[in-house]
Amino acid sequence: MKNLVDILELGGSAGPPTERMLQILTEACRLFATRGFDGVSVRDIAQECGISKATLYHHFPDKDAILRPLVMGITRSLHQRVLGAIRPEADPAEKLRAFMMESARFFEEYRWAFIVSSTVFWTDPQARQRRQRIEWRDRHEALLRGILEEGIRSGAFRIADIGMAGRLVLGALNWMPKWYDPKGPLPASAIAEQFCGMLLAGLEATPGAAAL
Amino acid sequence: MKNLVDILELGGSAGPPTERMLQILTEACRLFATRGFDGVSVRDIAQECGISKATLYHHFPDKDAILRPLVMGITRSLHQRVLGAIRPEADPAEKLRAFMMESARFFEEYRWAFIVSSTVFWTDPQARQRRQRIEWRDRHEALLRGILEEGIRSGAFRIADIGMAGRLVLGALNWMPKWYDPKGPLPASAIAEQFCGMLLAGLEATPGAAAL
DNA sequence: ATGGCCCGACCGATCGGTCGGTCAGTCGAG
DNA sequence: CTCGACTGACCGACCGATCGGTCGGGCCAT
Repeated sequence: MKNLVDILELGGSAGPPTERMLQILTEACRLFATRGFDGVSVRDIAQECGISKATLYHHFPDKDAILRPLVMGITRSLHQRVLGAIRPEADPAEKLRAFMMESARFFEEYRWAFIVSSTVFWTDPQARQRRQRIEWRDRHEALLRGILEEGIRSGAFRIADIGMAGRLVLGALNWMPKWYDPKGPLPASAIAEQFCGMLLAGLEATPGAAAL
Repeated sequence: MKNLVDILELGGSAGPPTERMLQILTEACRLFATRGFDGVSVRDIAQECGISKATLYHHFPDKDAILRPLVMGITRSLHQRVLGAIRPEADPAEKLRAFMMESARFFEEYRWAFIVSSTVFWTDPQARQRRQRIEWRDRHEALLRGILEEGIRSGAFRIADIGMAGRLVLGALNWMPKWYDPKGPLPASAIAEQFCGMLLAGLEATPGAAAL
């Protein structure tokens, strides 16, 4: 996983995170992703970092403060990265392709954080920071919707329900963490490209080809 | 949610579950789905049922014994239901449609249990019963793969990678629980039908239509 | 000697699970 | 019919373990 420092969303007034804070966040992130937030104790995190629990609390006020920057940072960074990867002058199919491939690349780079964010997002009872997270997600979904709408207007896409098409695309991407194996033969971006190709062209052979 | 008794996988020698056991399983299932297995205490379940924790332990030997029949039952029942909904004489597209729609119908009927199963499946550290569950899942994936292969052989489908296509289909279905609203306008089966239509035909307009 | 980093020991709360015992119903012997 | 034995459902109280979090003090470079 690439350095978490690039995507973290620390508290507004705090400076850059120290090396120790970064280590704690990194280890905690991996543990949260594999065993869930409730399934990981603060002792586990401290042990994994080779420090005592008290020391961990010297760097973070509470357990939530470890989770928060991860979830917020991922939600925001994903959108910003994908947004930046879409060339405005590209045609809709190319934009959709960029959307999916950059999402997959992001997932591959920040795999643990991505998993943490996507699992916590839907189960977090905490209303705190939830609105802000939902804002970023809405912006992200709006970006995808915009691409689809543009495709419809230009005649490139033939879509009955934009919301449904968007959920189909996001479902394919968001489900990837469940089965993706980083040691597998294909990088995530190649998988996303295949997905995009199938989504655009459809699984069904064209009527002409069906006659073969 | 329909009666859980139809899908439960109780221990081999045990008789049919009593009314009380069914109540416990039903309430626990809903709680597990909304707050996760670790997020629900045995006290919570007992309280929701209006009984004491000791009474709950009179009916179940431990907390796992409440979760187990839910997860196993869903994994097995889903496959059997979908398998039964596919007419052998139908063409591949129709079979894929039946596969997706019946999956969605099953999800809608046993929504909480479905969510519990799909979340527990991937995070459960317990190796116990895991092999049996994976067997059913593999059979389920093989069923889908068989449909896709048949479509390729008959010329109905044009698919480069069957595994990828299968994951695309399952991703769309398995992601539904995250956003589906049972009070929404569309039943899950209608959504699955739309998904199937988009997957088969593709989002891209045919070259001819693109010229419009 | 002072402040940042770190620690062992400890806190109250809550976890999954167990304990002895109550109570209503059932059933067979007298 | 009645009475004791027995049973299954139920409960409050309790257990050791672990949870998130705190505290006072040690170490060490400035």
